[in-house]
Amino acid sequence: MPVPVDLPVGYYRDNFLALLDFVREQYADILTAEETAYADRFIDLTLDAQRLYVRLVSRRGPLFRSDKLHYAEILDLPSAARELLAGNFVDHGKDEDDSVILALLTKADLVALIGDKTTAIGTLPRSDLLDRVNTAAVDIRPQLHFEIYRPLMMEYLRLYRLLFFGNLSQDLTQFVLTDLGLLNYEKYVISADARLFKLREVVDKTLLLHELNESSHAAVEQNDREALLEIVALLPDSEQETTLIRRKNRILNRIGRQLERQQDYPNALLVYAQSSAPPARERSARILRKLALLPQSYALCQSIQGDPADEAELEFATRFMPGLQKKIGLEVSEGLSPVLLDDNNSLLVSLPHDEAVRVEESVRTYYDNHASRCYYVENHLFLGLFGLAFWDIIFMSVKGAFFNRYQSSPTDLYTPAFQSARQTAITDRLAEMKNSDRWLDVLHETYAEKLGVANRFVHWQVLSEEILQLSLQRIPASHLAHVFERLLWDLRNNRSGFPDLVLFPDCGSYQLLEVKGPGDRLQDNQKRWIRAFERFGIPYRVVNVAWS
DNA sequence: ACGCAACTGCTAGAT
DNA sequence: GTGGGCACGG
DNA sequence: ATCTAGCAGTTGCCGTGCCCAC
Ligand SMILES: [Mn+2]
Ligand SMILES: [Mn+2]
Repeated sequence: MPVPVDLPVGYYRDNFLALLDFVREQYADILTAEETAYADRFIDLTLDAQRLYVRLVSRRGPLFRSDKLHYAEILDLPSAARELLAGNFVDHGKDEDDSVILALLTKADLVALIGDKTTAIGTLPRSDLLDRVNTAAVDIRPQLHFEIYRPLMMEYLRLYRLLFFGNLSQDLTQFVLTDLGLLNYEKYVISADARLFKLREVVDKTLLLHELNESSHAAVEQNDREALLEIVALLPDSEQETTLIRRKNRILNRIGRQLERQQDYPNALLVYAQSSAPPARERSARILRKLALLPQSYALCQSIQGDPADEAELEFATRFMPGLQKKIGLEVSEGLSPVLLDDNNSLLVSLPHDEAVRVEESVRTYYDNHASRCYYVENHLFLGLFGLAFWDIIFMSVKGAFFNRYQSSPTDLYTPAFQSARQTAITDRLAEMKNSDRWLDVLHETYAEKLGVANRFVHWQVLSEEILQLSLQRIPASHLAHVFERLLWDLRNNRSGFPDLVLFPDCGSYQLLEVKGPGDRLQDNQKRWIRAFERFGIPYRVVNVAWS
């Protein structure tokens, strides 16, 4: 798949320009004058200056030393730097602390800076040298034999990146990896007016939530209660925007959990109350029980039962309520029915223990013998088959679903809109699977044609041709259709929990195997799929391993 | 895809 | 010397 | 003694070269 490609000289600047152009074209109406000027002023720079700026903003920084910058394609780097300094694209980072400056220095630089010729300090660890510089309290800057460059206006670039990619986790390397053939994206239709954001307000709130998300991580790590509560106060109203609400809920749940760890239960409850996503209600119910507020905890469980966010939340309530009922003195309801393991659906195998080999792999080798083929596929088998069988529907031209070249799925994938916007196509495909074999031919064609193309559900390195052929021969279409229906019913939650291995005996048929080593046990999502397999008549076994 | 999955190993509490 | 950690760049 | 639930901790193109610690 990866074919060596020579990228044109200065390719990174072309990519940067493509990003700027896209954003200026699509989003002119919601950019401020300064934000538009950022792109305009960049384009007015000389070629060398443009290249140097893009080189710098693509790197970690935030400070760079002039003597370490060497780029063959930048002919006159010093004058490019002067141009960037004059245009305020770069400064000298004068307001940076000495500690940040010192981080730029190598040990040899530090030794030279200390200039102590009487003792051999070259062998001291770096931290000791830093201590000596700090205690000496000298003015470091005048002694540096290089200039410091700090790229500026990164917040504009951040905005442009968000508008281009729709997220902040992708960056300019996407372009390179695609050009090199390391990443290969589907050629879906991007409509001319494609844009993720309609309102500037939503863009700003997205950026804000991003920052608060980062600071919430920091505050959790530092166990800083005041900071956590401050973040909660800064969270923006998110009204109808489901992605904003989701991000906000995630922050709230993270903060609530940390407040729990600090045993600040009143605040944890207040924070969870603002979150509309699991596990906020579950955590609240647990806190309330811990505080002996049993009726309140019970009422929360009832509200979960009345309107569960997903199966997991409902299962929690079902499992949690009997204990409360007993303590309160209510009639005790039926708990969660356990997944019963017996000789029909589980077995014990004794295997030699090898630290270096995962237990799933040991079991796979055990079954992959003269009488059967066995593969370690976990979620990838059924998700992959789903991604292939529904390829055209996943990448169907739906308004607003695709807005740049670098998506492995439509934007609405995990929202109810995914189903509703493609309802007839989905229903037809599921019906076709029950009535004819045409979908099978198409699936094989899709596999051959799309091999290596990014699709959220298809992990090409796992789903080999061999596994695909066997799966489609052995797994009845009705089984696949049942699995796909349950997947579609809640894509976000049901995409995990599939068994570790798939077994294809040479005599025919197939069986799913969930491996459990000593001390491991079925997880809730694995149990949900196992219950579904029972309903669908899909053959599975739990393989318990004992070390021999 | 703005952390997730999946897994492991530990502790506390229930039986 | 050399091995680990990690930033860089195609 | 044996069990279960809960919780915390771990890893994600890949080759090359720099820097540091040993
Ligand atoms: Mn597994
Ligand atoms: Mn397993």
